[in-house]
Amino acid sequence: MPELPEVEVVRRGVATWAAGRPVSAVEVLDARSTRRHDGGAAAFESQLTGRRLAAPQRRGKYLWVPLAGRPDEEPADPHGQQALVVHLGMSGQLLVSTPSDPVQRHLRIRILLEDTGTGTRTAEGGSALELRFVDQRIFGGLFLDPLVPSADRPEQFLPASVAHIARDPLDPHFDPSAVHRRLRSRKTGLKRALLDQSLVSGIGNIYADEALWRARLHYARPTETLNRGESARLLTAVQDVMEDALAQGGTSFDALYVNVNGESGYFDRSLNVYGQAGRMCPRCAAEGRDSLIVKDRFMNRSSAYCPRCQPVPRRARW
DNA sequence: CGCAGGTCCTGCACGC
DNA sequence: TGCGTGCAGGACCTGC
Repeated sequence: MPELPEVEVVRRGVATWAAGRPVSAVEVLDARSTRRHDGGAAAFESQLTGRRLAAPQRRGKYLWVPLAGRPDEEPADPHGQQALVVHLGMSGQLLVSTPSDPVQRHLRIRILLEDTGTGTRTAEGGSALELRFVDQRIFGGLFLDPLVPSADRPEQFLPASVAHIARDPLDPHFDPSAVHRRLRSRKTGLKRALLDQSLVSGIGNIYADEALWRARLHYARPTETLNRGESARLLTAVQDVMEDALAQGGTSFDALYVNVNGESGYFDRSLNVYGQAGRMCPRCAAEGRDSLIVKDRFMNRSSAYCPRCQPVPRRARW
């Protein structure tokens, strides 16, 4: 479940169902899903077993769960503490199951969680749960990584491998004017910049197209020509579209994209341009004008936009 | 065959 | 010449 709202839905599910529980067993069924772990699958299994899951965190599309020691141990100092890092890639799911649930087709990693005595009882009477990583395309993965202080706020810790990821638009410390300055200093197309996770994180192909449409900006607009008002309008549009999607449980086109309980979100019904090629632009239609959404191939992927309210700039950067 | 929601690595061009 | 940076394109996967 790729973009920020979908990852946030998963984070909330992990916070509700899994946080606080100790890991009693780990099984990696496909080593490619732990390829980013130093030492590979066997090291991942042994290093995660016996640890306790703390409160899950997120930046952009990255999710991580800081690891404490055993429940009877003091919480570790964040210096040197490790986290379980999750990236869903294109097709990853993190599911909370009971150990006896039928095995999913693309199940790659299972993490057995002990009963803490305070959790919800399951139908079988026990309350052991299982965190399952299911991933068809194996672009995603799980790995352990040390927590390091963030560059701009040293009191805030994040996994070393996430340190290069910029703050996302729903982060309380997100700084739109800093993003505007960095956009102006780039020489590229606007959508390329939006998809660059080191500039602003959490945006993928769906929300990039939706935010550009809301801000009435074309994807090939040269970033160095943006004025403050346009940047502000665009970043507000990104925040709005993400909050709207979150309120509906995220965007799901099929069973590939679900929350930890396997349920789909509904935001696909609110999309204005993504996947809407050939249909009427809703804004133009409301204004009594007819304009059809078009889809371009670009960066080896598709970009949908309305040629009337998002005109191609005179000098475009593709 | 083309297409799918993401990231990472490589190689190139450029400036110091 | 060498190095660092920014940018573009391809690689990585499976299934419909």
